[in-house]
Amino acid sequence: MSDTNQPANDKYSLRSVGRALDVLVALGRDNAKGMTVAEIAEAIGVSKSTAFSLLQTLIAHGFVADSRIGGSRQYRLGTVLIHLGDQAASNIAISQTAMPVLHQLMEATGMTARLAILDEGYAVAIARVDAPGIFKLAPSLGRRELPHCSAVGKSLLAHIPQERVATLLSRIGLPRRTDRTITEPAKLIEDLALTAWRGYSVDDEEDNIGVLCVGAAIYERGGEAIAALSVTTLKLERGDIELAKLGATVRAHADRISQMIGGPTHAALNQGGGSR
Amino acid sequence: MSDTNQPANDKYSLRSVGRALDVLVALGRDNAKGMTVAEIAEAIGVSKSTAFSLLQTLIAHGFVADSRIGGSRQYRLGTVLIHLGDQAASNIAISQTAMPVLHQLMEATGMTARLAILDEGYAVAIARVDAPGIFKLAPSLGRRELPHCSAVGKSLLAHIPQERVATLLSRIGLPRRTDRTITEPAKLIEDLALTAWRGYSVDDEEDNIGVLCVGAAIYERGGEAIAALSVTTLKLERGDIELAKLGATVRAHADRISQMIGGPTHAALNQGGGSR
DNA sequence: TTTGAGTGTTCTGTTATACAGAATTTAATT
DNA sequence: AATTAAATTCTGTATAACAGAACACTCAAA
Repeated sequence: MSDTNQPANDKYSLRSVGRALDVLVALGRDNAKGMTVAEIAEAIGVSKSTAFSLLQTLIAHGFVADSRIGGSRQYRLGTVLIHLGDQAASNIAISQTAMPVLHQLMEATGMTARLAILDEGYAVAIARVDAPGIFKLAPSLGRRELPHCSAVGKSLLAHIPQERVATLLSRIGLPRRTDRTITEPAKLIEDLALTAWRGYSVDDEEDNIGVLCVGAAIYERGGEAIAALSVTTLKLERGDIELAKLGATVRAHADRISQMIGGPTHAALNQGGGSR
Repeated sequence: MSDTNQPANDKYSLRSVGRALDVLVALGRDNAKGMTVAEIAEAIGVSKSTAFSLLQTLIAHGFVADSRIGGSRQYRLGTVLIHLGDQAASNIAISQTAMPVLHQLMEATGMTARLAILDEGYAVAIARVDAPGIFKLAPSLGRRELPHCSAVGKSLLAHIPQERVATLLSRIGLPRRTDRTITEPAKLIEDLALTAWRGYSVDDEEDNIGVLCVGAAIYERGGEAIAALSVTTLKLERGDIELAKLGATVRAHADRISQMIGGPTHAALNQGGGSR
């Protein structure tokens, strides 16, 4: 009776709807090859007939596409999701104003530029401009990334109240990703203070070995950090990186976006001693 | 006989799931300003309490984001949809029959696998399965690539009549891309003969420095090469590559697709002495 | 401060519905 | 033809989803 093996908040959660969304998430993981009814049933823990019903509903609404391969069937994400994803990304008002600046940043640095927001404590990239070159950053749009080991994440954390940071950390934790990942809260707080002071954050192989990121926060009218900008590069491709110079460049571009949306620049914030 | 094989298969449709998807579609329409519970209930034709339950479920899974604005609430599409849309987009316009094999080839070699066709004499990739890892091959889908310095291009050229090859070369030429690019027609003819003989082609830094590709042709019913398969890797990442073994693997996977579409394998073609 | 109008949220009984498992069909392989 | 292995359909039952009403907010005006 009192079987609550899920977070307490979803008292009003609908089981079949939750399962349907699980199907989409499962297909999002294994999208390349597609999945069969049996695989999906196994993945989300329901019977084949239930999975079948869920899929029929999703197909009827265009959220899932199916294709026969003889007697078997391959299910994968439908085109409606492309549209919704596009809408969701453009939903975040900043993405439109930021795109040109993102492009300028990419051209100025020659590195892949990304724009991210904080979602449920995680960093989520909502736009990207790839650097030219044959090898690209893995497509990470819309995926939740750990905030404590990414440049955008740290730029965002550096500008929110300490108690909220503490809350987030206790919920998400500081999982180790590489041997350079900051796993001690005190060390992270220190790094966030440094980030806030100089106006840019650095992720030097803290999330992926060989990958360097530099980020900076974007402020809205009230001085709150609502988004962050970053550049990413393979360290192997760039032996000589002047962090101070690169950080200043990223910060300057972030400031440009802040001004476009009526917010203060990093300099203005520091001058005013803006915290209250 | 008069079965309803029309898409409208609402016999197995789940009402609550359908309504949840309606909510997403409705939010996709009115995304800019966001919607309230009452507006959503009105839009999809359910009671406020039902709309509330649907939203709670969607929020719990990240498909919808909510934000308080005083006593009211704004509901918008969530970031999970950005991710799913990104994934769905990468699924479009792929050859269904080849995709599973492409995936197997990637798993067998650990390298990015691609499927390409010949279009107006150029090689054009129509599907791709990326190798795991943070850095990926640049998204080259649908872009015309020079046939004389790519693995897929050479595999395709090796199986078409010599006079057509000559025509193509005179039209496109053999532009130099790297210091290893084959720029002399006689040398290329030689390389194509070798490719046809062993059943796989090699592009060793002929198009991009540091990048190695191995390809093999796919045959349709009549024995004509209609497409080609290839794997791509950064040589830096893989010091020890046994070309003969890798070539055999690529060839075997190409043969599998050939068989799926009713065409001959490389072995069958060579046995029959099928060239004319 | 009080009132009222507009929200979002919780509660509850009832019916329809979503569910698992078994039965059936379909296609590919031998 | 026989044998898999998959998708699809069927069916009875428990229960989950539903609408409506009651409750709890927040904001603005009196």
